[in-house]
Amino acid sequence: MRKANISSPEMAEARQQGFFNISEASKLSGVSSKMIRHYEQIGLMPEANRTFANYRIFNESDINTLRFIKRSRSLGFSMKKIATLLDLYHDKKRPSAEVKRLANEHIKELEESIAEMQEMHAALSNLAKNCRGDERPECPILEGISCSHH
Amino acid sequence: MRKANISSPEMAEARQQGFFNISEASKLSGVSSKMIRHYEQIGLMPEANRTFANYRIFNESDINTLRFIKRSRSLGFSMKKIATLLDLYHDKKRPSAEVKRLANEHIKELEESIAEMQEMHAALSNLAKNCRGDERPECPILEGISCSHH
DNA sequence: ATTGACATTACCACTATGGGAAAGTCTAAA
DNA sequence: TTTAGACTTTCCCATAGTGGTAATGTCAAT
Repeated sequence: MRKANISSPEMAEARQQGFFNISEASKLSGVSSKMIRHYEQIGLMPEANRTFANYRIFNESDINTLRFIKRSRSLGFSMKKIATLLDLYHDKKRPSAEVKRLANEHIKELEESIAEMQEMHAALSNLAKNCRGDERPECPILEGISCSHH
Repeated sequence: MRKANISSPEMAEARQQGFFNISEASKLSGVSSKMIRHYEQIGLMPEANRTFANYRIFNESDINTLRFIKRSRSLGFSMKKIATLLDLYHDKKRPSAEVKRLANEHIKELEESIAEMQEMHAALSNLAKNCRGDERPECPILEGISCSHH
């Protein structure tokens, strides 16, 4: 798209000023390069600065944001909630009540998903425990799934 | 696309022969019309018979298949596993061991998901329990997410 | 100057479900 | 019989989060 308007490498220079390229940022944050770009695209990350050659460069603060996203994901937060969490994180005058409300909402969703999966687990275990699991075709699992006594 | 080659309604006729149109099939099976078409498209359902006007018609056996899919979904099985389950269901010489293996595999996956979500739940609850949730900005939740002591 | 490792964008894929538009069909009432 | 409203068809798009690939350009080191 855009030709570099200086021909000498400038990534080295950026690095000396404390910047990282995308694969360094990836290693430091644990977020894949692919996802870093994606997070920028959906507005979760600010648009990264670029070298003249159009390479993204990241600073410490960007790395922290990526780590924040990474940890939020590992807690199961959706991207939308993470966007809100990041806004709250950057707002030094936030009321902690808002963060807590968001967290509690997510905790509730986790509980609902867990309960749902536990129901599935119980129902299926129940069907499976009576299945002999041999070479014969009789199968309480299939009967349980197909018959209407559900 | 195709013009009906008889002009009188024939859905009524089909109904008298024990067939259902898609919305009847939907009501009887609990699967949305949209998903019935989708299941047919991905090969989970056999291609439905059609009236001359190109409307799908379903018989009792189709309804049973739809219910089978519906119940399998409610147990959390993926479409791929459901396809296999359906094959086994229709194979009257299946070894029940195969069904049981599939079920146990899914049970294991459920257990893994549940464990994962329980970890999220525990970690987040832990962070949330120390958050006062008032108008002040101090927030152990945000600190926990942003700080590296993870 | 060349080469291999990396960056960029622009696509497509997945899972399962739903929404909507445009065109055609059915059913019931006027 | 005509007409209105409900329904059907196909086709495309969207969701959430992640990954893959391909074409093109750049960096780093030989």
